[in-house]
Amino acid sequence: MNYYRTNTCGELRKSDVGKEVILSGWVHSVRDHGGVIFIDLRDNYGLTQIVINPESACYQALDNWRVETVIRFTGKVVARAEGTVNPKLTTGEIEVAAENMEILGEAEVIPFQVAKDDQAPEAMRLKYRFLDLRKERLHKNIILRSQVIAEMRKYMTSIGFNEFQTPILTASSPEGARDYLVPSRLHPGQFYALPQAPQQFKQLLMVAGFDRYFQIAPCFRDEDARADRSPGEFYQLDIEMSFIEQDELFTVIEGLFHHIFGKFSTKKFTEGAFPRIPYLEAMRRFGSDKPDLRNPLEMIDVTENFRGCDFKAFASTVDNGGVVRAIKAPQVATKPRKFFDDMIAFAQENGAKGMAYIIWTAEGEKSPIVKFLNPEILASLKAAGDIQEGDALFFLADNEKLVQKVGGAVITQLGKVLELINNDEFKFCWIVDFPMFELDEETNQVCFSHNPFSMPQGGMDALLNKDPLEILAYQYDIVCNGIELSSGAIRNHMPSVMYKAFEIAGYDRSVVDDKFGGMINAFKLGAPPHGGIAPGVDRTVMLLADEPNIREVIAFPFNQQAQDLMMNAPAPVSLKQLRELHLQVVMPKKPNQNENSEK
RNA sequence: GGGGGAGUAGCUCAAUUGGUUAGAGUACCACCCUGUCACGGUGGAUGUUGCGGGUUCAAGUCCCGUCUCUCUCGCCA
Repeated sequence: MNYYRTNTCGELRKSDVGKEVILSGWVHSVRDHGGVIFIDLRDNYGLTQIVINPESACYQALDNWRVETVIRFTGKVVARAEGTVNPKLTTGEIEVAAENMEILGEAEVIPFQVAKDDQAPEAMRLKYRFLDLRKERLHKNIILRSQVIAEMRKYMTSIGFNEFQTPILTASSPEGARDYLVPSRLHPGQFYALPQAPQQFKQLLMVAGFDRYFQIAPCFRDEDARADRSPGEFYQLDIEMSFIEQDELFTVIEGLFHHIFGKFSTKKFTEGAFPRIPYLEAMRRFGSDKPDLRNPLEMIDVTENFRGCDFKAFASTVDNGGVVRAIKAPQVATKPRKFFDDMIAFAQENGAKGMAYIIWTAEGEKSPIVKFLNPEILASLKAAGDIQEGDALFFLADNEKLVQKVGGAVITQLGKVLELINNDEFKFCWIVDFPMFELDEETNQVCFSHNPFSMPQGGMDALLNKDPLEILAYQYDIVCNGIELSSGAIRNHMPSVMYKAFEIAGYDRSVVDDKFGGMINAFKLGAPPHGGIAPGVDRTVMLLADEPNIREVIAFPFNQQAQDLMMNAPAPVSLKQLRELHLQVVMPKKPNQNENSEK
């Protein structure tokens, strides 16, 4: 028999009454009545109430202990009397009458409460992460994460994928995010890099003929944090497939998400094929390439409605090649003036020169600009916005790019303020047809807009004969509720097309050979057409757990400054270690906290 | 690197226009209490108001600087 327990703290039921049991766990809470004492004992599986009666052998031993101390109790399972059953606990029909106890791990005074709902500051929670993880919410999230990953593996394997491991110490990649570097001891002055993603390896596995690859892959990027982006490292469900076209890959991924979201969430989610929205359309309609489709608002093009009108600010913008877009705010006619002023201020904070609006009321149109607009224009706007009485339109007029940026922010803000977002569903979509190239605003040169390894739509023919800025790529994102879960692409597996694409972006053939030699050489020896995607595991779990911040679904996350406050990383290392690695530290001029230790 | 918000007891927060000894809940310590489940009751201890400077008769409160945390833009092929 196990010394520490015969049962877990979530296990005992009425049918166990009369059994002699041993339970071990954390003291969740204590209720000392002077005579009888109640203890909620907690472990991974639940809570069980321990009762200590004055005649019990362990009654006297209950001095000098605290909540979160780990204790082993032996005792008998007894049924709770009628009226003392706790329906909130799965074990609430019974309790354990303690006969003996032993303290296994004493707890000092804890820095924040575990049993009570008490919002400790983030830095403290991260420093005492093991304590924070004892809380029910976080504990559940991490278990959910484990189950989601297990299910991802199971599902991928069941549809014919194999899991592979790829190197963690690899070569620095010149494209993309900032690398984490690891100095080489054997090769002075040389560095490994941690992979930003196993991109080249998974493509090489396709060239090696493995056909269907996946990996729960750690990725490392030295970039700044966001609420949905952990700095430093994250995990993705990395996927690559050979001999597939974009639509087939979409079907596989839709199946995966249907399975995972169906299994781990009770919320409604996009059934069947996910909507496919071309990138340029998404930018025009939502001002974002990761639209939250739960928000019904979008931008309506009303450029032509304002052409030549008497409202000179708009008319001249249109004449100068700008655009006018409208955003409908439903049923806001009764909102105070402040609502409209706040929205205008919000638009201006986001870079707009101003924002106009028209409200349709029973008494007609109300607006600062209505006196400039003739009835035909007003009627055309009403029709364009599908306006009902009580609705309003906000108008932004400027160049395309700025209108998209501000409009996207206004849509999000209106969705929030007007509470238009239904939090009880998941709305997925694909953003497709990303442009292959774009114009670098500073140098005015054509450069890759996203992934240089994507296959251009139309292949070599398009590269040779089309305006580079018109060429689309087989590059796509999957988005859920405004969160980008992943990018992916059908890859460019043809060396000639690769060289040409890089040539258009201003890179010489030798640069391609030098930087991507490993991959391009492989492609010269028989590469299958292939493509893939890599949905973020952390973000997926974050959506399923309905958490606003990615740190809530990671057991040991960095803070926003990419520090582990519990392990105290990063930290200075000894001079001996530096010497072995042939490194010398040159501190920035500004005196900083991380002085090198003089060991 | 830029912008917004925050920093008062271990933790969560309060403190009127600048005004007396900076309060409450919780946690902690002591005592009381035999059916609670956020148990209850009595009492006690707990503060460099992030740090530094300034204005003032007087600063938690106003000003300047700085540090930390957080959200965000840049960045994230």
